[in-house]
Order: sequence, then C-alpha cells, then structure tokens
Amino acid sequence: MSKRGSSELECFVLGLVWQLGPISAYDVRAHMRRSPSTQWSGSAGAIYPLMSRLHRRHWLAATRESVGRRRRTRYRITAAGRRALRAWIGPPFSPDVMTVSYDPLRSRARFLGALSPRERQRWIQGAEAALHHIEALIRTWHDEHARGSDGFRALLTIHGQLETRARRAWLRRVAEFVAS
Amino acid sequence: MSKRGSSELECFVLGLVWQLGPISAYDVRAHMRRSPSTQWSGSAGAIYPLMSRLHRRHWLAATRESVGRRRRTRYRITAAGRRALRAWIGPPFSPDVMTVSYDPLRSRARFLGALSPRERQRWIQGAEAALHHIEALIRTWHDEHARGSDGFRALLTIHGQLETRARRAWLRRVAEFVAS
DNA sequence: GGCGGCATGTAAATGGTTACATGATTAC
DNA sequence: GTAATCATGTAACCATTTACATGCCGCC
Repeated sequence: MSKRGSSELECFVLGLVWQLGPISAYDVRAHMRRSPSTQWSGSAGAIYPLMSRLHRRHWLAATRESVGRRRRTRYRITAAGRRALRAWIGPPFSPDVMTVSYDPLRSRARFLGALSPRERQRWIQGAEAALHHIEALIRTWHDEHARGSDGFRALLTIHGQLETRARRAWLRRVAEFVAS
Repeated sequence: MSKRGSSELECFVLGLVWQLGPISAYDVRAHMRRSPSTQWSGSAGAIYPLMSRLHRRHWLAATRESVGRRRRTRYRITAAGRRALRAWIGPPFSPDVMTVSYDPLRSRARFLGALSPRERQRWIQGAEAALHHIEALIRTWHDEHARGSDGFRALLTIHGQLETRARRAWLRRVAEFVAS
C-alpha cells in the first residue's frame, strides 16, 4: 500500500486488469479509447507509467513474452491488488464518490442568461442534439462491447440510458423556463 | 482570444464573474466551496492565478479598492469576456460536452464482481446511503443559495434531483442483478 | 516497398492540488 | 489578547495531456 492515495484512474485501470487480465498496457489503452466517456484519454503517457507504478507497488504481476522478435508485457492482478481494488470499490466511499457528478451542459445552462432569447432557443436545440448523439454513442458501445459480457457491464448501458433520460427531462424544464 | 483553448474551470469562473460581478477572487472561492460538487476545490492556487490570467487576456477588468488599509481587487467581465463566455456556452459544443458524464459509483459497480455476494449487498446499501447524502447536500445548497436567485440557478437544483433519481433507479437495477 | 496496426515508451507542458505564508480586521 | 475571518498570494508537487519516437509485423 503506497503512502499517498491512489488516483481514480489508477484504481480504474486496476479494475480493468482484474476484469480483463492478463492484459497488456496497449490493450488497456485500446479498451479505454473505445469508451463513450471522455473522462480519460487513455494516452500512452498516462497508461504506461501508471501500470509500471502498479507493478512496482505489487498490485500487478507482469509476464513478458515474445512472439518472434516482438515483445509484450501482460499484467495480472495480485492478491494485494485485489485487496486494493476492493478497498477502492467500497464501502466506505471516499468524499469524491459522495457528490453530484459533473455535467458540462448543466454548467453552461447556468449562464444561459448571458445569451439572447434567440440564442437560448438554439442552445436548447443543440443540447437536444448532443443528448441524441450521446445516446447513439452508448448504443454503439453496447452493441460492440457489452453484449455477451457479464451483466455488470450491461448495467453500464442501463446507467447511460437512465442518465440521458434524466438529462433530457431536465432539458425540457430548461426549455420551459426559457420559453416563459 | 488566447492561442490555446481555455479550460473548463477558466470559463466557469468567467461565467461566475458575469453572474455575480463585480466580485473578488476571494468571493469566487467562497462561492465555489459552497457548491455540492467536488469537481473543483476552489483552491487559492487555482483561482488567483486563473483570474490574473483572465485579466491579462482582457476578459476581466479589475478595480482595486482599499477599505482602510485593506486592499481588494474586484473583477467585472468585459465585452471580450462576454463573447468568450458565449462561445464557451455554445452551441456548437466541444467534444467534452458531447459525452456521458462521469459517475464514480458507476465505475465502481463495474467491478462489483470482485466482491463477495455479502459485500455486494453492503455496497448497494452504502450506495443508497451515499445518494441520500447527496440529495441532502443539494437541498441544503438550494435553501441557502438558490432560493430567491434567478431561475437558471433553480434549474441546478432540478438537475441534481433528476440526476439522483436516475442514479437511484439504476441502483435498483444493480440490486436486482446482484440478488439474482 | 509501403502502409497501417501492434507495442512500448519518453519529453515537455499544463492545469490543477495541498500546504504554507502574510497581514488586516472583526468579534468575543 | 486571541481566535476567526477577510484577502491575497506563492511554492512544491502531481497526474494528466499532447506530441514525438522507435521498431516489429502482416498485408497488399
């Protein structure tokens, strides 16, 4: 266990290795880039050092293999890693889990008063289109990656659908207010 | 307009100054710390340099005043700042707006398979309690800061309520799956 | 022979964070 | 007089990001 806490990304990757391992950093990156979320870019500069860190912390075990002249490092989670993962999953939950999540549309809507009435109307339409686009992203992701996997991953799709529905309901309230 | 894009936090603060200005960096921080979101800490190390930057960019105008020996810098938004704010609000929306938002509970639920059935039950209960806690945060914030302000701020409360309701509905689905 | 995908990494910049520091003012 | 709050800032640190770099392999 390290002195300073682990980041959200570190523990998320730890979870991915638990779920998909043995897995290479390259494949973790590929997996993350397919995600409909832009929370993390899955950049090499983040993932490679991160997985080395987890390895040094003995939360991951590494096996280097070579196919021809091509090398590859595959990681598996260790017993200590599983303990760390369970601690992160909770309960108890860290303060960052106990908050409203960040919605960039909400942040922008807060300042809708800075737009003209016409621009506000256009904003509502744009936001509707954005939600439509997001739903399409979720559907695509579901069809390509969640079907046939464990039920916990199918629940990610449900989450996205319910969340988008809530944002749409909220958007209708915004539209009503703007129209009044 | 700066060469590299502005950060989400920069534009959010720009919006706050538009909404609450003339306002000091100190009061922006106070405002942010009251928020039920932990997206940003509102730390001095973030806000003071940020507002200086916006000032140098001529998106904010500053007036220094002194009450007795105590100095204070009050910022107002400029015409250029309002243009930048409107551009940020959109439409069009930047890619980061067009995504599902990040929910730490969802990320953790994804790995619920790493827990024992008993622990999963406890997780569900903990998550329910967390959502309850979040609803209380929102209610408190609403009573103290949104009542009596413009309708756009009241819509923040609605957003929080609808979002929490969606997360709770999702959590029931998780519970059903875990129980099965 | 070249292009795209596999696989691993590093370098520099960025935009935050925590912690520290200072001094004035108000409330008790 | 002392504790809390007002008000402003800096220093050190950190986890990310983008961009760059290398070399191998399979395919056409």
